[in-house]
Amino acid sequence: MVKISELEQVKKCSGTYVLAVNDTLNVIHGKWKLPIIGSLHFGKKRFKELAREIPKITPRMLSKELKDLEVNGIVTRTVHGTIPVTVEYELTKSGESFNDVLDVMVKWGLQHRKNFMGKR
Amino acid sequence: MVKISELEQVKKCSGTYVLAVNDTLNVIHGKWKLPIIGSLHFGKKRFKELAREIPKITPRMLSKELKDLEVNGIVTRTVHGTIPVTVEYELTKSGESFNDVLDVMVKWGLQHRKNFMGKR
DNA sequence: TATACCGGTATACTTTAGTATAGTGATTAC
DNA sequence: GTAATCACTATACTAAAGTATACCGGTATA
Repeated sequence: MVKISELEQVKKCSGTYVLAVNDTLNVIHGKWKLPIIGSLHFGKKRFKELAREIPKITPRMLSKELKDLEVNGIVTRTVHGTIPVTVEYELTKSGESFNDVLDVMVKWGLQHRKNFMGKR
Repeated sequence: MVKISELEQVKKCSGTYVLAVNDTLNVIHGKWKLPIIGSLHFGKKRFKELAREIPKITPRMLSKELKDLEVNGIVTRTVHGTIPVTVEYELTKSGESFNDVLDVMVKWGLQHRKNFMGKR
């Protein structure tokens, strides 16, 4: 668990702060990462399943983004030695907890819409 | 205030959910918006002050990003009729509350680093 | 008169992100 | 034998984001 006191500490140290924000931005970055994470939030999926569920994504992008997410510890890739091979992608613990970030983003987005619309 | 119950409602309606996330992504989007918001969090600033405080930003980008932030209701731009004119940029209420989002991003980033480093 | 500050804009360029399209080898279904 | 599925990869392209450089009119300072 990250405690409040720790957050306060970090906010005093811009280096760590910036690192932590960047880690989070990396997950968000690009057109397809959030759709992929969203889709995987309903359970593990195979490559083609993801491709079908995410409209308009090309295999090139899906492959690239999954690799990014994998090296950054957001998803795991499991190859099953079946014939033909099946490959399953699943959210890690971090990947799942990313929902907390999304929740706050939604909350802020809603509040912002209210503030903003009120002003015109 | 956005209430928990409202968040639950929204999570059932993908349309609103996606809109709200997108509103938030728009604020984050691009290389310079977070530095600008961060800088303005310490108080209102003039154009050149921002340019000096944010290393390597060009006037073109600063101008463009400030416009984006303004039309999206994150900063206000105030022209004072002094001679020569001074222009001040300041965070709106929404702009200030964006810190809540950043806090959660930092928290997640820290936790993720812990999870991730533990795994190797 | 020359220089610098203010708040930018204009133009051209490079770099990065994303798209389009085709193809791989192994396997199974008709 | 032909076509389709699986999980991708390769190549070439377009579009978007960001950079570099120069410049604007107005004012103040030396």
